[in-house]
Amino acid sequence: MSLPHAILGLLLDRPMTGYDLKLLFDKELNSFWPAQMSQIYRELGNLEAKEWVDSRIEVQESRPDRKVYSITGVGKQVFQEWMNRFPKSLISPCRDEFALRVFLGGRSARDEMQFQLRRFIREKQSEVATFTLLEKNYETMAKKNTDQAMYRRMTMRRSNIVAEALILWAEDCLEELEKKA
Amino acid sequence: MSLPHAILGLLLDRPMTGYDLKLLFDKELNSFWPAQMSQIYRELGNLEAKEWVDSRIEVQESRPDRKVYSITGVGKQVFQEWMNRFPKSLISPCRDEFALRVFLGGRSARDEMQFQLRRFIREKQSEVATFTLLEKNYETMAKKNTDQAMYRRMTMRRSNIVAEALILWAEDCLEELEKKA
DNA sequence: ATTTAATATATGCATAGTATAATAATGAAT
DNA sequence: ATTCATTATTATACTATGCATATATTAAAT
Repeated sequence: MSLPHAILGLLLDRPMTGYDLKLLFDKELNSFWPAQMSQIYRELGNLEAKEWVDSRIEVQESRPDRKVYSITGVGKQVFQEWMNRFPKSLISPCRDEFALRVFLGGRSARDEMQFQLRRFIREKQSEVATFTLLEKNYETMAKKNTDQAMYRRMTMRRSNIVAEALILWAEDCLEELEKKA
Repeated sequence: MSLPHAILGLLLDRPMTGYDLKLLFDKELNSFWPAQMSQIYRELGNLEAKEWVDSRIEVQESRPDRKVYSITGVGKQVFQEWMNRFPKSLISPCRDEFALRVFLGGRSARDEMQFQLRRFIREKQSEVATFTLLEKNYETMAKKNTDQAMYRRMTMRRSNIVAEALILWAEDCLEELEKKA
């Protein structure tokens, strides 16, 4: 139920096409709210039908025309209402296949689990590198003292510390498995 | 695509009803693979149609009859194949509404965000308490030196350290907001 | 007296998410 | 020469998930 509100929140900054939004989602929201192209375009259609956004066509010569979406007055209201009403529980369900595989890991060979844990660490390390860059970007922006940059930096920090905690966890697991061998 | 394999993996331990499975999911898998009743029963139906599990009815007098599912030979093979083939990426997409709300937090009043961060910390602390209990249970079981208990303890540890990292993060955010006020 | 909790299974509907491809033009790389 | 990458939108089909509800019985709690 949050994708429409995420899109409304992003359109508050500036009018954007579905393509623009997809780039933003991939770059900055991916670690806590990934969205597919098809989802974004469908949702923009829904939002326009509800008149929470409207659109104008920008003609281009060499490229397909751009359909630029803007948030409407009603859209702003709907977004603000959502922002003011937090859910009863702040814990979101999360499905993590790697965690499931570790849980069921007794059915796998130990050296296979060690191999996969090392792979997991490498993937998380590359995440940390990405998050750190984004965090620094927002740090620079935050010097202008806007709350927005501060909150976005906090979110990147969140993704970062979770990834770092998982690296430490995986390293602990590896150590235990190596001790057993 | 992992729910069927999660169920197969759990049925390797012992035959279970849909109800038994739901209790197990809620108690031990909830933090990394939550599942609804309706999902479990539907999936058991699918698995039985594929003959990866079979079932027998246990008649009860005072309660509705139990339909006890067991994993078949084919089911064991399918599970083992899944266990041996890890996905290309070990990072699962995760949607977290609270993180999204912080990201969009510039549109909210600071004291509201502080209130919600405090609420978030309390919820995470209660998670930590739950995970710690489960972790200790598995620690006791792990003394019998079975790999299964070790891996399950590792998974609980994972949920625990993520929750603890998020508490520290939220406390940092709170501090920064308080400094600004 | 009535509601709620626990045990037990199952279905229907709506929402959400994934996968893929069609269409269209350009420029860069192989 | 052909494939791939980028910019840009849309459609379709499929899978997964969530929420509510129906059925049935017993026992405990209000």
